[in-house]
Amino acid sequence: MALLRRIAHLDMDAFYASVELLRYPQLKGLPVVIGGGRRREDDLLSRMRALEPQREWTTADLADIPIEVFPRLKGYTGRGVITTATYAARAFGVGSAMGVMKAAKLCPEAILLPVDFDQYRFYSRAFKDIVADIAPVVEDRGVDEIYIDFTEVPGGQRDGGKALARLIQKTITEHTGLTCSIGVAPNKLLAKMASELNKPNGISILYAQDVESKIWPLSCRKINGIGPKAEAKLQAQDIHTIGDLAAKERGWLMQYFGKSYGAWLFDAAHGVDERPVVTESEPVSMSRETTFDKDLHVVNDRAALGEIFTRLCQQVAADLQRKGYVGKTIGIKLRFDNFQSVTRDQTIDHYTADAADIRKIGGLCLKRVDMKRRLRLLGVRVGALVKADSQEALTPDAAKSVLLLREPSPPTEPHHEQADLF
DNA sequence: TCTGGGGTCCTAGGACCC
DNA sequence: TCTGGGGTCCTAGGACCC
Repeated sequence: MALLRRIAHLDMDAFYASVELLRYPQLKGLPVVIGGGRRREDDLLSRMRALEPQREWTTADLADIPIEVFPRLKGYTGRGVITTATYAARAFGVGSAMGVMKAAKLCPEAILLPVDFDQYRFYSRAFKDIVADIAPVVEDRGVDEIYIDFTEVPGGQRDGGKALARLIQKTITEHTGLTCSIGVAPNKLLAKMASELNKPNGISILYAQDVESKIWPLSCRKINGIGPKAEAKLQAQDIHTIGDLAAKERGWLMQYFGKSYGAWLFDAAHGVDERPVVTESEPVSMSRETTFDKDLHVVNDRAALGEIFTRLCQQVAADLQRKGYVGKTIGIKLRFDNFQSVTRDQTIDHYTADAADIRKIGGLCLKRVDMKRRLRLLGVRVGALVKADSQEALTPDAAKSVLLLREPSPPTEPHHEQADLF
């Protein structure tokens, strides 16, 4: 019997918040918000040591920290955004990507926890290992999401994949205390949508013939790949649901949205997606960026900017070296106080992971930007990566080095205050 | 009270090569 | 005098995702 292609999408439920609740079970049911960035002064254990010096407070005691000790949104200052909010917090209208200051107005009593990526990475690895033990063909989609190819896994065909999904879901919860939602469908596109249909701790099984009844009523925005811009453009054409989109002709979509995106929209609306589950991939670029506590002036804050720039270069270099990559396209990113972003990059004739190299070329890139406003963000990026021990990394490409003789075009606008400072 | 950080992929124009 | 076509690489910006 021919195997039916069965692809699963697994999505951890409220991942960051759930991990925090494992550490701080006393916060269960309370409005909790995670985000805001730097907040080391609120280290809970040191506060407990100050409050109860007679007890030796360690990470084993986190669950004993009284709720009153946790910091609240009220009183927060800074420009961070919220990464996750518990359902209790969402009831106040607080949501992810919202500025923390805005959230503080909506729900001042909500507890604010700083993000703890080490913890999230630990649990991420844990659940991915569990899945890989059961079904080996897994595609990483970030810290809390994966695709799994069920097609050839023993039992992966039973009930359209329901039995295997149950097993995976149950095993993850047994071993980590975390819950997840799984959708199983003929392809990644539909699996991703299916996993959203029955949250939290749910399983949804979708067959090709369910597209009309279960997918077409959904908003176009539910398609992974249709964002706010595409949605607005669709709505301008009175296309709201995926069914509306599916009713359009392929040719019309290609005319209106471009050949490639239009054709993709058509396929997506009809539930067509042939992308394989990709188990291995190489990074294309690595970057570090930071938003300043307050906007910085290119001249007045020259020293501070220079230090931040150097640190970012060192961080990227360390990231590259730790992971064993080198790159030859070095770039910078700036965001001005009006939120406008610019990037500049330059490709050099050799691969590098050296902080001084990166800083030197990054500095040249910065000089090409017309600094007419205060800055809110500075970033450094290294692209065109290859493995540090690969053949290309060792051999400069003579054929291409001729291109490097071309000078990058100068800024088109008149100079105000040039960043000769870096 | 505006809007984090780390990524990928696509487009489009120009340079350059054959 | 006018003016090819295909292909690759580089660069800048933007959409989108987690």
